[in-house]
Amino acid sequence: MSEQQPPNRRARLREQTTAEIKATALKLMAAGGPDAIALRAIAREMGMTAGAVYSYFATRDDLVTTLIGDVYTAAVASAESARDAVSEADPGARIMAWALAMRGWALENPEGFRLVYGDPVPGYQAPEEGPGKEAELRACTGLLDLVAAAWPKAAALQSDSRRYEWTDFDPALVAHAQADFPDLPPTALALTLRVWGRMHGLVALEIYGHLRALAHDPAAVYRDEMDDLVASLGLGARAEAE
Amino acid sequence: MSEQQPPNRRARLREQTTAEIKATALKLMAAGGPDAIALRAIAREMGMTAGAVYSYFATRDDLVTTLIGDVYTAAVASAESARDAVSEADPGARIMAWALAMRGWALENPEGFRLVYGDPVPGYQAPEEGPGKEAELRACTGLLDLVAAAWPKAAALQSDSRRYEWTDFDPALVAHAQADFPDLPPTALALTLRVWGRMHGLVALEIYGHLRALAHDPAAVYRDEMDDLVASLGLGARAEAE
DNA sequence: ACTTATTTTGAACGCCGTGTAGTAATTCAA
DNA sequence: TTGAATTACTACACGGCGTTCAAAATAAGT
Repeated sequence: MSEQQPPNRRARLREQTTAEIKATALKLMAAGGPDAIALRAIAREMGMTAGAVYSYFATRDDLVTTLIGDVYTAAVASAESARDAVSEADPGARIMAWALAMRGWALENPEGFRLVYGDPVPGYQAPEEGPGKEAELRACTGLLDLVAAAWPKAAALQSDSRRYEWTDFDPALVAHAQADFPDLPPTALALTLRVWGRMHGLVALEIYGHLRALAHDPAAVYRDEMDDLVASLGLGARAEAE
Repeated sequence: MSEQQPPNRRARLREQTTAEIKATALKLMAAGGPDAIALRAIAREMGMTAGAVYSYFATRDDLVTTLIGDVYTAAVASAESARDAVSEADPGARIMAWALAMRGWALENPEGFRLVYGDPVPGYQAPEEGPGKEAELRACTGLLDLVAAAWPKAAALQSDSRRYEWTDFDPALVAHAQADFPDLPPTALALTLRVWGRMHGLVALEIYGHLRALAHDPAAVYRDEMDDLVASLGLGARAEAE
């Protein structure tokens, strides 16, 4: 009977309700796409009024922003753990693990992918800062780590076309790069973004249905592409392909 | 007697109104994103009632489908003409021209890009057939032509990991490939899709705002990536980069 | 028990897509 | 030319949406 919840049972309830709102929103999104994230539908599902939700999120876009942060963070975390399950001795396999984890997450959670990487929802404008940006930075630094591990071999294979400066890139990313990999040149950041784009392209096409009709086995195409990517970084990885 | 409007002035007016609806929809989309394509807003803009639009399009999704076809077709046409402005003697430059045209179109017309490649609009489900699919096929065959032109050199650089059959791919695409390039193996279709994904990835990230904060010059990164792509097809193209 | 802060309600406003019923205009046939 | 059929359109209604706001209900602090 006695209450061990210190001063604030209210804060506890609040957190609980907030979590329920987010969970309900994710459930609706999984069922009906990102557009199914409707405050009224959430409230109906939870047995409360639409207006009550405004005690927890100032606007629907705020809720969406929070969800993006959650979903993105979860995706990145799964990619990180997939990568960390592979020995650092095989950088190519680590890149492959990351790529396959990201694609796997996208396929299991296509609405989440649309939420994070697409037009999240009718009139949504992404905020400049917030948990979403943090997750995105985490994704980029994860890729940067992978590129950095491959850099000695990868550098020789890059065309030295354009010269980049540190100021060409996001300060937070640059800070991470310079702190962890002092010998890395700015070009490696450009390469990181290119790797990101390459991992993203086929998955985006697939999730949005542009690949389904054209190729019966998008997974094979994607693995080929990732094999080529790994090879282009000077890491001949083939063992984990089968 | 007067035969200039065959039998039907009505059909003429109809076509004209249809065009005006589409134009208004595109205008609204350019101004406020794909979600701004609202029948009521279009009707308001045109001085008629929302219900009247239903004489021209059975549903809003039908209108969106038509717009997707139009926009996609225009984009592909611009890529084709950019490609055709480059001599066939330089396949690498033709690929580069296609890629830069596509990115240029996306940047000039980001809402169109979202319409075609993203979640077009709240609860839209893409139809299996229609002008959109036709444009998509045209885009793929355009890429296939480019890959085919590079194939002799490109084939040697591909890892022979997975074996593809013709049945792995869309019949229409296969028909085009076999008709125009009898010596091309099925693997070339997989490579075509991979090239597509590679051209798409960075642009998608850029259009949806994931690149803007991280790199100040996405164009340079994209050109590097396309240089690498061209090189990976065995076509050392550098002339048109500067 | 009284005060204060927070949460929730319920109704409203203005959007949206979509139907339906009726009206006016056009086309076609006799 | 007249009558019937097709077409374009208006007006209105329905339900859903995000958002706001005053008032009521609930919890916390004193």
